[in-house]
Amino acid sequence: MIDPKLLRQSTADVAANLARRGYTFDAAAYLSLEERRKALQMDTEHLQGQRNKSAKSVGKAKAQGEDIQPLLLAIKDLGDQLAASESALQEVQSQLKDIELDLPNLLDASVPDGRDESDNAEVRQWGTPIELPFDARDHIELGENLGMIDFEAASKISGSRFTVMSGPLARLQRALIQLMLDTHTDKHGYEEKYVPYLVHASALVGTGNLPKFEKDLFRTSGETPYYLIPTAEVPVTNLAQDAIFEVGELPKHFVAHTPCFRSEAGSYGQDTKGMIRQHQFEKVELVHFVAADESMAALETLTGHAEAILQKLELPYRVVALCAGDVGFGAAKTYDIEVWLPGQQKYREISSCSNYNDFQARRMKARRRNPDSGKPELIHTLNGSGVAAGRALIAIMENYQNEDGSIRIPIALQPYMGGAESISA
RNA sequence: GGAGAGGUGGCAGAGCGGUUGAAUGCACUGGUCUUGAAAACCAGCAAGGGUUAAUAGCCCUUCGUGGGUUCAAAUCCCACCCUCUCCGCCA
Repeated sequence: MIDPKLLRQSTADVAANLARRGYTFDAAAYLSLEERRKALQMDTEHLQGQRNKSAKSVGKAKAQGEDIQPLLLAIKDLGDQLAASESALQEVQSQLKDIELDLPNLLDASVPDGRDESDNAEVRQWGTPIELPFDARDHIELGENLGMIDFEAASKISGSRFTVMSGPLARLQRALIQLMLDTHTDKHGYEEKYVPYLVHASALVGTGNLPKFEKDLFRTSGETPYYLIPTAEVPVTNLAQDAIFEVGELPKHFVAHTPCFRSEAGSYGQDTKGMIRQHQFEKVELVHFVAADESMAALETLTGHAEAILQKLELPYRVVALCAGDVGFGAAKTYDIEVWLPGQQKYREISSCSNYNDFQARRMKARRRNPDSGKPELIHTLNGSGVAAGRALIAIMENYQNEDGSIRIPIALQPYMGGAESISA
């Protein structure tokens, strides 16, 4: 959520910033609503004050045994007026809230202009795309030839966009997760978290997934539904919900491995084959809670931690700064890390690292105690994949493939694979 | 699933329907005292919102959540949520 104060005081600036995303903000409609809110709120609070005063004087009079009737008569209409005023205010406030929850975050000034993916700016490249001396197979062909990926079995059980993996390949994914968790906890100083995979709607409102992106989520039936998490970002970031971190408690660095569930509604034509885009996938997620003035530096650090995984795996990648039109709803700035996939002859996203500044913190009331003023203030939240395990698995298969269809195991993963050096049929 | 108990400020824990945003204790902050510390004593100490140039004043809201009764609700009524204990079941 954007600071409501900023929104009403600098409406034009906010609108201009959002316009960079291609988002049109109806400032006039907002301002007229805001004007009504102000009038109604002042009225209502005035009436509430009157009620409080009169109730107290009634109490006092009664205590002294005086006649109460004249007092009651004097405020005969107050109750009705107050009720009317309160409900009108409530209505306007909920309309404003709807608008505010629907607004994307303000972009950081360093975000490059642009409309879509094609305008993203490459920041750096690591490694060089591998030239295989034979025609590269994609992970689908490789996996099926090995007999270790079975999309048909998955579709019997659950339909499209699911995968069954077997034997060494299933283990390789587990090894990847293990390596990532170990690296982030041992080398990068993160605290590991195990968190719920089912969450309340309120948690998703906190991170910005709701109310706007309901269709992307899986929801359980029942009176109070649960949602399956689309990313560990949701439960982990919500650890700060309603919290006030005392001086010295920040920064916090958390890492969690979870499955992620996405309905992928609206992505019907894309990546329909293979494991790139699934309803369920494994991911290791990094989350930072930091003071406001530290978040931009933290974004660089966090991105570096994600990159370190790909470097350990010796997978060529590049880092791109998402352009204004491509930055996600709640983010102020995002770096995507894209890994080279020989099977597609393309860089594909394997991690997305974002600074949300106070956008999520405001929604979930995540604060810290300012050491100077002693007053609570919103923290900044960041998160990034470190990295997506399913896609990392694909990258290893395609980059480490041999002509005979076997797959070499990166040195960093061999200890997690019982010392094995390759996977073959 | 059955039976019971309970949800109040950072924690513990009071609270006859009426100057209660809330006693008291602990913790915390500042001060006095002390060579220093402890102890003792004094003072301060919730969050959110509105108004405003203001982190100054003033005002409003908040005692699990949502409704209701009332001039007035932490206190009464209803529903829901959550926690704890015992029994049953279960990985």
